[in-house]
Amino acid sequence: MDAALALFSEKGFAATRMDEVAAKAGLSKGALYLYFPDKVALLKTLVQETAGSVIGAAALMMAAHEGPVSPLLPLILGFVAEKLETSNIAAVIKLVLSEGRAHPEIGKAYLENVIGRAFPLMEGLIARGVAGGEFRAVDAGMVVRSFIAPMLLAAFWKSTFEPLGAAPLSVRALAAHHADLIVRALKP
Amino acid sequence: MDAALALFSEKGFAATRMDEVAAKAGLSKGALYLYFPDKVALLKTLVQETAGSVIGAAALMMAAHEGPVSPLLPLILGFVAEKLETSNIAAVIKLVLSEGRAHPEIGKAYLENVIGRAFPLMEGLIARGVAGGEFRAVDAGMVVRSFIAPMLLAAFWKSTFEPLGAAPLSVRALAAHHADLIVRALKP
DNA sequence: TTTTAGTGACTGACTGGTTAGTCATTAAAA
DNA sequence: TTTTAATGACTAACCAGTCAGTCACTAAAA
Repeated sequence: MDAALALFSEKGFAATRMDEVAAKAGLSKGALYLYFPDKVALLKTLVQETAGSVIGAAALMMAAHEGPVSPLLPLILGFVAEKLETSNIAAVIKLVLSEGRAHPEIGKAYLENVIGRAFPLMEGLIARGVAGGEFRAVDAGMVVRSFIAPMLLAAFWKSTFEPLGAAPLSVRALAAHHADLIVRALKP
Repeated sequence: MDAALALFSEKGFAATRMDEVAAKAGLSKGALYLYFPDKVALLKTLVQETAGSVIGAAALMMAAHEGPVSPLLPLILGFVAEKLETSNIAAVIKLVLSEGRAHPEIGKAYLENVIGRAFPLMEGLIARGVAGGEFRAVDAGMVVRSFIAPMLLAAFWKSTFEPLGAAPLSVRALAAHHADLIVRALKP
């Protein structure tokens, strides 16, 4: 699956040959078909296993938190940034956004299980801050999009532009700087 | 080229058949090869023609502006948001980010001509605001990424998730709301 | 101990369907 | 008539998925 992720992210799903995946994994193509019924199943498994792990941890983080919301925002972005830098989740995000429409089952699953869970949780958090007088009256939905968007940019920077020779981006630094901007912008 | 863009964005470059592009354009495949030497040339032309038009207008906007920077920020985001909503540039962005690594010539051209031009211009703008005492002392590079990222999110929302049934996103509203957040966050 | 039987992960040549790009030919315009 | 535009059948290559067979290893039987 690591081999497949690297190749899918580099060349695109359709342009990646099963022979290549097998070779990179140190197997023959036949052996691949002992573990995955077909090519799409490989993609699907890949996305589901990776996506599931992160959302769970982040949800836990938000649910467990009590008291003022402001200190939680840099923690959330820091957590995501760390995942982006130390795992291959950036490649998975690129894969889902790139191939999600061509493989609706995968795209819809991500929309429902990841975005559909994470966005409402974060919106609730922002709304809590507003209700408690900690934040100005803002549109929680819009704030969540503003809040999370730089992590999307970072994912593509790492998986598309850095391999092309672009200057490396410190995702952690961006996360910290951005969280600070948002917290300031939300002050009453 | 409209036909090609729609299909490349929907199914991915490698999975799109030249016959389909031709059919959608109301031509035969042979006729397509009268205008484009091969499939990659079609993709390349597509990206270059679209990308060039927007960066030029935005650069003009920034270069022409004098006086305080704050009022310019919502104008820039509003301009980009309007392009995202009324043209098919969202699909081009998706295409570049998805296929840029597999076709380095395209990816690098975008990195140099679009990102490499737009980012320094915007950084200069932020730096000007800081120098003039209009903004706090911030990292201009980080601010630019925070500033532009929601437009990237919007591009993928429109080209990947809305076709899968996700709730439509008002890019203009997001742009306005986000510009307001950033301007507030930059206040000394 | 040696032989026989069995297992299952793995291989790689093969097939059938698919598709980028070509080109001889036709149709329309000048 | 000549030139330009367009067609669509064709080819050569490619690749997902298959399957008959290999081989290292285990365990029961002799």
